[in-house]
Amino acid sequence: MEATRYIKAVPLFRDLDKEHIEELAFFASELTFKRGQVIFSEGEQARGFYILTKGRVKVFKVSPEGKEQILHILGPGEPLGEVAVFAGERFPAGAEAMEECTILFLPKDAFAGLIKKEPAVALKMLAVLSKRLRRFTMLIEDLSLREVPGRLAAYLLSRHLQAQGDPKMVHLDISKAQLASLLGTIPETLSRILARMVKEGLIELEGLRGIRILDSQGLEELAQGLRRLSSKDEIL
Amino acid sequence: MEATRYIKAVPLFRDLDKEHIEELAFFASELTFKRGQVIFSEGEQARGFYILTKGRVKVFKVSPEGKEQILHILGPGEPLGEVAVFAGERFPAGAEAMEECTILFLPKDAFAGLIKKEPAVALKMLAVLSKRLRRFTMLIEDLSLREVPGRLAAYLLSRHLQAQGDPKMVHLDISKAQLASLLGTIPETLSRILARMVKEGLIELEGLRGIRILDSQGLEELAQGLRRLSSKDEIL
DNA sequence: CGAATCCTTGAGTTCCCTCAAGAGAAGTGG
DNA sequence: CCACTTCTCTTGAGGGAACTCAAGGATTCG
Repeated sequence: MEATRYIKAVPLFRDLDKEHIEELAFFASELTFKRGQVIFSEGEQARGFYILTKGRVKVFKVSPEGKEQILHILGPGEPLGEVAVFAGERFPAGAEAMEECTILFLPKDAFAGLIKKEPAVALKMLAVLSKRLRRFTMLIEDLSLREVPGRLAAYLLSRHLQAQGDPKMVHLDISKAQLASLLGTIPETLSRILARMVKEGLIELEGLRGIRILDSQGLEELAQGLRRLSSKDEIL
Repeated sequence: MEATRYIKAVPLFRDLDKEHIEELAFFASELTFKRGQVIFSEGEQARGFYILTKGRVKVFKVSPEGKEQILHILGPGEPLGEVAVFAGERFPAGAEAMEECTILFLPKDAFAGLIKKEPAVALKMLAVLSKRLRRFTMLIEDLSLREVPGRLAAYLLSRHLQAQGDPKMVHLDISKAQLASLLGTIPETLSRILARMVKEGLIELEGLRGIRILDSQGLEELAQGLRRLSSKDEIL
């Protein structure tokens, strides 16, 4: 098992000394998941938590009618299911591999012991949880106070900032159906709103995954609720 | 200043030894707020965090149009604004006193120092943040996957469990306008839905703040999306 | 008692969801 | 390479939930 190498690469354990890393590695187990496989389910008893080393994972809630709301999309290096370790014992949401994944599992006790000995790890974990709270705060704001066009505009702009290469181009790294679920809507609605944005000259679609930002000013106004997309088809 | 006495009463610091409590007390300052006063605003730079010792506080987001979404209602003993200490430096939401409040302010550094020395405090803080994440997860689920009647039913049932005295009686400890904001809706909608619940024999209103649960089974079904309130006025 | 706040009710509108069908892209196997 | 399935995305028609605006009761407080 290559666990020590993986553990070293995790930001949470970045500055940990060799001894502790080896201790963690001793208790850790390495798991792999195929696209679509369930990592854990909502309500399941947690015996530890996970650290993603390869691939991407979605954490989500599902309604009785089958509508899905994605809470997070996690990438390599990020911890997963940690909430159940510190409070409540049960996973508050489900997690599923979005593609081929490699994941380390750390039993609860091994990690709890480390935290008591290493305040630096505790502080980093506090930072991780704080960032998640911040993200959730934004998601709640989106769902409660913004309409779908505003959420989409905010999403495009945030992706826009991280963009490499052509600065006006956003490449979606998830399907539109998944993006809809992340924004708290459904694919049909997302599709219609993208079409309206195109009609208003805010963006341009390039292939299935490409979106070119034509008017970031206009998107900004949408995101802040200062502007609306015209709902009626215009009479030309 | 009575800070040591207050600090001892805070669950977060319950088992702390005298020395550390006095150290905290030395750096802490005691503040009071009247109903409606702002404790901090969204986006403001955080120089520390707060612990509520008396009264209640709401943490909330506001949309450009003025709609408010309450994220938390906090009571005595609960920490406030802690997210900004561990990540991001700025408060992700605003906080306002709902009634006369007494609050301790702890500068960031004093607390960071304590956490490094006392793993038990770090663990408790991790538990606090985890519980908040859990609450937010539920709120996101409510906003995205449930309709207002379902949210209200879930709220009533959760209050129902904590109820003392008459087990079928829920006494609202906040105004209906605030409850609406907590559920992610507006007073008019809440009012209408309460009226519909009465008409269907699920509850009974007693005065402004009293709600008698008549059919907790029915509320349960509503909360789980297995039942709907009839939308049309029935023809009698 | 009057002022202010809180709550309710009505009418109208908007957003977005549901259901349904079809177009486009991608992967599989003969 | 093409027919096949399969998945993803788009578009249309219709409806329902919840919001806005507006006004009228109810309750509290000075």
